[in-house]
Amino acid sequence: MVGLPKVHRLQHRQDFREVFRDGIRRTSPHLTLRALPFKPRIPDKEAVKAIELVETLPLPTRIGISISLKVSKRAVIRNRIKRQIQAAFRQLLFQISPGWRLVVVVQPAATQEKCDYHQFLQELEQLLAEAEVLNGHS
RNA sequence: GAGAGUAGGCGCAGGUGGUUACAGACCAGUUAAGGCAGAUGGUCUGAGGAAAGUCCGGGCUCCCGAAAGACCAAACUUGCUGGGUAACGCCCAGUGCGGGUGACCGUGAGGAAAGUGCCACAGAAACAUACCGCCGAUGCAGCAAUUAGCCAUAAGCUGACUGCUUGCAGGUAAGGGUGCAAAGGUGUGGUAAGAGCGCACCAGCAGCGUCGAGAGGCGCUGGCUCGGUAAACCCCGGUUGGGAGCAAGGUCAAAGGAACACGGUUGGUCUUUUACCGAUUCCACUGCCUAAGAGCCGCUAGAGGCGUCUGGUAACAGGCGUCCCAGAUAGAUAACCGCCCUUAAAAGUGGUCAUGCCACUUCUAAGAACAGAACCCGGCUUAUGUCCUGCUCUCUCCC
RNA sequence: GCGGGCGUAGUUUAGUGGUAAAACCUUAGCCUUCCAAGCUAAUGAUGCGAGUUCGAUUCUCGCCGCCCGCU
Repeated sequence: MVGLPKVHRLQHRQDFREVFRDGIRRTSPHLTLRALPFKPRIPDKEAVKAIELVETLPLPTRIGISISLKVSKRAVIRNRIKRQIQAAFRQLLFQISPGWRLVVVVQPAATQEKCDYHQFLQELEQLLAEAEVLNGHS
C-alpha cells in the first residue's frame, strides 16, 4: 500500500470548489466521482505562456479525496480509507489522460461492509471508465 | 495449590535489518547573472499513554489605555489539617465520619442557639403541641362508711377523717399508634402519675488540663439537652483586573510628524502621575481590488527526556553527567520479507512422592486492543490489549 | 479552536423535589350488513452511571448521543 506523490494531489480549496461546481458526476455504491478537465484560469497576459507550458510539459492528473466526519468520527478509520483509495489510484494512474482534476467523495456506507482495497480499486476503475477519463493504454 | 478479591507499577505498547511509498531537515550536483521554487541522488529523523473528551490550571499573543492606594460594590465556589507545585478544582501525608469478615475503599468534611423557607402521605402534633392513655397529690362538686356536735331519740343539719374515680379545674409526656425523623438512650431509684427529678454507663454540648505543627486524640469537671435540610435561599470564610484565543498576533503593504490648551479614560467614589485617547490647528502623504494565498514568521530547547547521588515518610526538591527527540497545512508512518525477543498451546527429555510444578529442546500461533500530533506544558476524566509485584478472604493438601 | 442548547410512552409535547400527564398511534371490545367516525378499556417512557436527600424526571458531578452558532 503506497501513497501518492504531492504532484498528483489537489492541494487548494479553490480547486475543490471549481471541481464541485463544474465537474461531471458519477456514482457507485460507496464512492462519488467528480471530474473536471484542465482549463486555464490565468487571465489574459499569462494565458499564452500557460498554454505553451501545457504543450511542452503536460499537467499531471490531480486527485483529491473528500471524506466527512459523518463517514466515521474516528480519524484512524478516515485516514485508512484515504490511504486505500490513494493506493488504488496509484495503480490506475498511468491509464488516466493527463490534465484532469478528480475528487472522490466517500459515502458513509464505506465503513460498513467488507470495503477493502480491492473493492475500491474495482469501483474506481468502473467510475473512471464511465466518465471517459481513461485513455486507450490499457 | 485452587478460586475469589484488592492495591500499585518513573512496566510494555515489540526490537533490528532489508525492499518499495509518504513527510521534514541538511548536503551534493543540474538549470542559472544571482535568489526562490521544482525535479534527481545521498544521509538523518518521523505520533500517544491516552495524541481523545475539552472538565480545570498555566505559559505565550492581542484587545479593553497603564500603574499605585483606600473604601464600597460585584462576580466566582474551589470550603477538615499540614505539606508539594509556576499554578490548579491536581498530588502526597494525616484527622474525623461512613462502608467492607479483610486487604482496602469512599468522602461536595465551615455555619441549622443570624434570619427566612421546606419536611408530601400518615399522624394529636413536624418545632411547638397533647388524640388515646396514666394520675387526679392540690382545689371544687358528687356518692358511701366512720365519728364528733346540735337534739330526749330517730330523721335531719354542720364539721372532721377515710375511700370511690364519678365529673371538672389541673398534673404528666412513661406507654400506644404514624412516620425518614416525635424532644437524648438503657437500667435503677423516685412519684399521685410521671419527667435528667436523682444516680450509673453510653452519646452530645461547654470549660479546664494534657499530647500534637494542626485538623484532632486522651483525661477530668460541669450543668442537663438543643429535630432534619445550606448539591434550598442565605451567613461566614476564601479567591479575583476582564475578554479573546496560534484561524492569537506579526509580516509580504503606502497609511507620517509636530504643537499647546480643553474634554475624557478602571464596576462606583476619592486621590496621584512623566501615561493614553478624542477633537482642534499646522506641515506632509494617499488610484482601486485580492490575504480562506491555509504565502512567510510565530513553530518547536522545554516548569524537556534519560542516568546517578543527596535531602524528605511521601508528593517533590536540589546537585552532577549526558542527549536533542515530529512540525504537517485536503493535513505525512503504510505494505511485504528475514532474524531475535515476549506470551500462549502441544509434544519430548530430565529433576521431584506427584496426572502438578520447574528447567531445556522442537514445532505452531499471536504481538492483539483503544486509537493519529495541529502553539506548548501540568493535571483530571473517559476508551483499551498484555505483563509484573505486594496484600486479603475462602477451600484443599503436607509438616 | 471556542461557545450554546436538548435528551420523558412508537411520535409530538406537559410536569421543576412527594402515585409521571395528555393527544395521536397500536391492540381488544361495543356500535354498523361492512368500513369510517364515535364510545369504552388495555399496552407502553424519565439516555447511562455515581452522589446529596426520608424521597430525584427535577438538585450536583461524570459519561454517551443529537442539534445549532461563531472564527
